[in-house]
Amino acid sequence: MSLNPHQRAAIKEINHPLLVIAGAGSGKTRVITHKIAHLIDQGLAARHIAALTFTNKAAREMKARVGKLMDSKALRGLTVSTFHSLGLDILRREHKALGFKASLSIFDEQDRLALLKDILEHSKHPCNPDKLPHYAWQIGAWKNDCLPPEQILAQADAEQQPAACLYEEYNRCLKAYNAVDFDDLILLPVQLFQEHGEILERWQHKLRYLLVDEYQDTNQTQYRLLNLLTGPLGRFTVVGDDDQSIYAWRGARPENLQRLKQDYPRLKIIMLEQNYRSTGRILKAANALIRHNPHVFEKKLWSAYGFGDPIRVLSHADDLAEAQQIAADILHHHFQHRTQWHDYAILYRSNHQSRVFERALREQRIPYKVSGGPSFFSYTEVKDVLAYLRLFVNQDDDAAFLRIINVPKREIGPTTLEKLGAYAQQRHISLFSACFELGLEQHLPARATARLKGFCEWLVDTADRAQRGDTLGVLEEFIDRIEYKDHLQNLAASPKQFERKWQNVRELLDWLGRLIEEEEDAGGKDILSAVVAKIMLMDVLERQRDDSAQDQVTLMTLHAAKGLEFPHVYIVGMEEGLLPHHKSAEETTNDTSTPEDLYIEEERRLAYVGITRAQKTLTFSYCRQRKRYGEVNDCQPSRFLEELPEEDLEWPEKSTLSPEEKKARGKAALANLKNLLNET
DNA sequence: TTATCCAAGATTTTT
DNA sequence: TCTTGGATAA
Repeated sequence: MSLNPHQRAAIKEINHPLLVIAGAGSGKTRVITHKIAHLIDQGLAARHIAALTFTNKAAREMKARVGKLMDSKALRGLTVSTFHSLGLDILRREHKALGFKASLSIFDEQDRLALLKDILEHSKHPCNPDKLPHYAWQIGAWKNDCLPPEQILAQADAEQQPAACLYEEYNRCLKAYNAVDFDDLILLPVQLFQEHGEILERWQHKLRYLLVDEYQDTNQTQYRLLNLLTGPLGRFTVVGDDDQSIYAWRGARPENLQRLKQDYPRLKIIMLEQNYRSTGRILKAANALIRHNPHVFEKKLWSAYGFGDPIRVLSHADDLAEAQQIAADILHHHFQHRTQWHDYAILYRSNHQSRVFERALREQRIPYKVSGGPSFFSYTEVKDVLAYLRLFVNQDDDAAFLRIINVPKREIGPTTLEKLGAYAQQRHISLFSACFELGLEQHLPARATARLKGFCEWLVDTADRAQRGDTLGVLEEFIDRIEYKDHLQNLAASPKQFERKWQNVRELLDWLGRLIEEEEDAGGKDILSAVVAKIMLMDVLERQRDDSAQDQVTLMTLHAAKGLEFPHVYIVGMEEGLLPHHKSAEETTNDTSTPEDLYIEEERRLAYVGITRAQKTLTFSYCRQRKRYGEVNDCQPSRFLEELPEEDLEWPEKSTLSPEEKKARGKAALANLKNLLNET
C-alpha cells in the first residue's frame, strides 16, 4: 500500500523535531519504519538511529517490518529496542561512572517489596508496615517523575517524610547489592547524563536520530532521557495519540505531547487522521465518544471504507448469561459468515471477567486463548531459578539470596537468617559476604555457620564454572544438583500442577540456551551476566509467538488490546462501576486536580481504544446484575453507551430512563460508594 | 523447621 | 468466590 501525503510528509521531515499525532489505525508503525529507511537513504548510518518502543513485542514487530523494507546489510547497528533495554545498555557500558559493578542485578516489583519489608523490619523507620504497597508505589512514582531521594528529602512535608527516608534507604541498599530496579533503568542514565557532560556527548554522537512509538505513554523520566539524548536541536520523531493514553496510572504523562511545543519552538506537528482499519460507522462512534474529553489536538478519524453494520448493544440478566449468549453469538456468526476464529476478540475491563467467558466458550467448543494474566516471571519456580542465576552473576544480590537460601530446604531457617541479616546490616555488607566473616561465628551456632558457608562455597564454585565455559551445561547440572525437580514435586498440590511448574522451568532453560548462544555469537564477554539481565526485561508475550498463528478467539483486557485489531470485536461488561471502573478511595484523595474528571477521561479513552480495535463489526454488552466477590449486585449500563450516536446503535433493551436520569444515577452510585469506602 | 488453617483483600500492569 | 500470605501448633 502506498503512503498518503501526510504520512509522506512525516517521513520526509528531518530538519525539525517532529510530533506525529497518529489516530488509531492511521499507520503509525508504517511511518516509523519508512522513516528509518528514508534516513538511511539520506546517508545517515543505521548505527546512528534508534527507534524506541515500550514493549518487546512492539520492538520485535518493528524490527521485522524494517527488515522487509531494506536489506540487512544497510540495517547493521540499528537500535530498535524498548526504553528499558536501551537504559540497561547504557548502564552496562557506563557502570563505572555510576559506581556499579558490571554484573548488575535487576530487581522486579516483588524484589522491591521484599527489600522494603526487610528495611522496615530491621531498622526503626517511622513507617507504618501496613502501608508497604503504598510506599513501594510512591517510590516508583518518584522515580518516574525523575525525582531522586535528595530532592524528595529536601522538599518533603511532614507527612511525606517517612516515605522519603525509606526511599533513600532503599536506594542505598540497591547500590550495596549492586542492583537496580526497573525504574532505575531510565532514571540512572538520566542522572548519569546530567552529571557527566562528556558521557552524554558520546551518546549524543552515537545516537543522532531518535524515533519514539506510543509517545503518549512516556513518563517524566523518559521524556528527560529523550531530551538529553537528542540535544537542543531535537533530532527526533515522536509518534503518539493522546486519545490512547491509558497508562497515566502508571506514571505516563500524556501532557508530554503538549510540552514538546514549549520545549522545542521549531517543532513541526503532523496529524494522521485517515484510518485504514475500521468502517465509517465505527469511527463515527469512536469520534463521538472521545469528543466528550477535552482536547489540545483536535482530530477526527475518517475512513475510505464503507459505512458498515450498526453497532449492537446487548443486554443480559447476569454475567453468566452474558458469556453464554456471546459464545452462542460468535458460534452463529462464525458459521453464517464462514469466518475464522481468530477474527473475534472479546475485550473486558478486568481480568477476572475472563473466567466465565472461558467456560462458556469451552462449552460451545470454541477454541480461544486468554492473553494477559500472570506474567511468566511471576511464577514461583521461574523466580527461584532466576534468583539462582542472579546470584551466580552477582553474589551481593540479597533479594535473590534470601529468596533461594532455603529453597529447596537446606535447614537454614528464619532464626539463622535473622541473625545473619542483623550482622550484615551492622557491618554494611551483603549477606553473602557476611557468611565468610569470622565474627559471624560469635552470633550463630557452628552448625548454622557451616551450612551457610557450604552453600556459599558451592555457589561460587558453580558460578565460576558457568563463567568459564559450557554455561548451559553447568546450569542444567545445577538444577539437577539442588534436586529442584523433587522440590517442585513435593510442593505441588497436584500432579498436573507439578507438570506445569516443571514445564516452566524447562522453558526457562530453553530460553537461556537460546540467549546464551546469541550472546556467544555476538562475541560478548560476561555472557551469563548479559543474559540474566536481558531475561529480566522479557515478558510472557515472547512465548506466545507461536500461539498467535493458531485459529482461536482472543480474550483480553482493553489495556492489552492496544495496538491490535480484529474484524469482530465484543466489548463486554459495559456497566457503571466496571467500565468507568470505580477507583479506590485512597487513590482519590491522592490526586490534587479534579481527580474524578481525569479519572473518567482515562476510562473513556480505554473505551475508545476498545472501539477502535474493531474493523467490521462491534458489539457491546452489559448485565443487569453481576456477581462480584460472591455477591449479586444490580448494574447500570455504562454512561459511555449514552455518549455514542443513538442512530448508529441497535439497542433493543434500551431502558426508558432518560440520559440525564441515568447520568445522575451513575454519579450518585459512585458518590455513595466513595462515601462508604471513606467511612471504613 | 515445617505444616496447616484462617483471614483479608481482590483494576488496568508495556519493563 | 478465590487466592495468597501470615500466624500458630506440632
